[in-house]
Amino acid sequence: MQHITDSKPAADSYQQGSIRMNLVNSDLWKSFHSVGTEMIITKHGRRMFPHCSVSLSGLQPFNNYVVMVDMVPADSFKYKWKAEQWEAAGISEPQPPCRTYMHPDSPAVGSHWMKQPLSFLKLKLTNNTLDQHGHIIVHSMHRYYPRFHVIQADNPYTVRWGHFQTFSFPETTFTTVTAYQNPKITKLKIDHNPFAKGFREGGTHSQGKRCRSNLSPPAKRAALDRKAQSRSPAGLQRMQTAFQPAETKESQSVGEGSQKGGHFAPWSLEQQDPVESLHVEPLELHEYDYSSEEQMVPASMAAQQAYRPVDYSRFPYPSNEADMAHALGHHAPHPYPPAEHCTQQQQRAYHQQQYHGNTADWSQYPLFSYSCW
DNA sequence: TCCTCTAACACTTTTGAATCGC
DNA sequence: AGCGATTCAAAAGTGTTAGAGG
Repeated sequence: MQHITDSKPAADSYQQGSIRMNLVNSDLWKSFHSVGTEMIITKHGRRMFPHCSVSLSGLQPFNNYVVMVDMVPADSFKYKWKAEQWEAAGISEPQPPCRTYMHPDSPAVGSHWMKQPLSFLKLKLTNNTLDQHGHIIVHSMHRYYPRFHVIQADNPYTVRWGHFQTFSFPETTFTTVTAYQNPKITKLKIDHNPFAKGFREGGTHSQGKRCRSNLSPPAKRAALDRKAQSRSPAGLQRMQTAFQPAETKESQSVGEGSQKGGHFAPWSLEQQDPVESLHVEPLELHEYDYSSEEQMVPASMAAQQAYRPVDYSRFPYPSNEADMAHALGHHAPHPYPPAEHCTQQQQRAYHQQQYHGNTADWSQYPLFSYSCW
């Protein structure tokens, strides 16, 4: 299959290559990552916490872009929590159907994306391989990291022909669980996630169930006050920043500063307190495949270094997925399934979608294949 | 026996419709 | 009548736990 060249003039290519992405709440991610981030997954879909929030720069202000995220296996192992630490428990399960979550603002012009950080708050993870809600399907007890795609396209259905660039952040790697294993993670979640306040305040029943009557009258009043405040402008502002701890707000300016050159150095766990770190050394970041096609952006570097992303559209299209994996290496995104791998029904479904259509429906389709794993 | 997963629970936050006041 | 602010209730989302199932 021949590569379908982009309709944009070649002169745009350099500008395409100047796109930069920063992880806005990287400090929060790092604090979780230092103890081993765990993400709860449920049959009906669970939001991520911390959630993915990124900022973009270097986009063409008047060109349309689609921003997507998918989950990539961090390695080929399955894990178990044993003796207060994670350890490998065999080879990973076959990858579930690949799904991609498209940012609800997509498509939007570059100026829109650069105006404020992008939040993927509503992205949900599920372990239900038959999920019909468009949540991203992952296996429990496996490691993943989110991979972000910025695609120049006028609508989600022409992303196949658009330039696209891929970003990921080492500190966003997490282990999927159906119930928290590491109490340190539980504490961090309760400290940072407002929804968990109900478990931070008040006592529990003998059977572990929260007892409403245990909430003291002052606590009840405080809850009512919070409710009232949430309606005021100040309250609204608090609501908007509720999921953004103070330390992460500062990081929003990260990446706006200097763009010094420098060598790429994967974010290292050696920075962390060895006492605090989990015994997961063989499973950690150095095992990642830092493929040259995907920008693994260490947060500590993102503020100082401009990353030259790879313009995938310049690559010749392999004739099949195996060739694609060979040509682009592991994790190579696969923009839109090749026609020969896509039924006519699937292709019709792509084109029958309307702009700003149901993103849940959209994500049913394997835009980026994991098949190389 | 051990490990993983699910559902129920009590609580907070979010959302949107209804109501009120200017 | 129109608009913005406020109130209220329902929905959504949270971590914990017991118990089921492999």
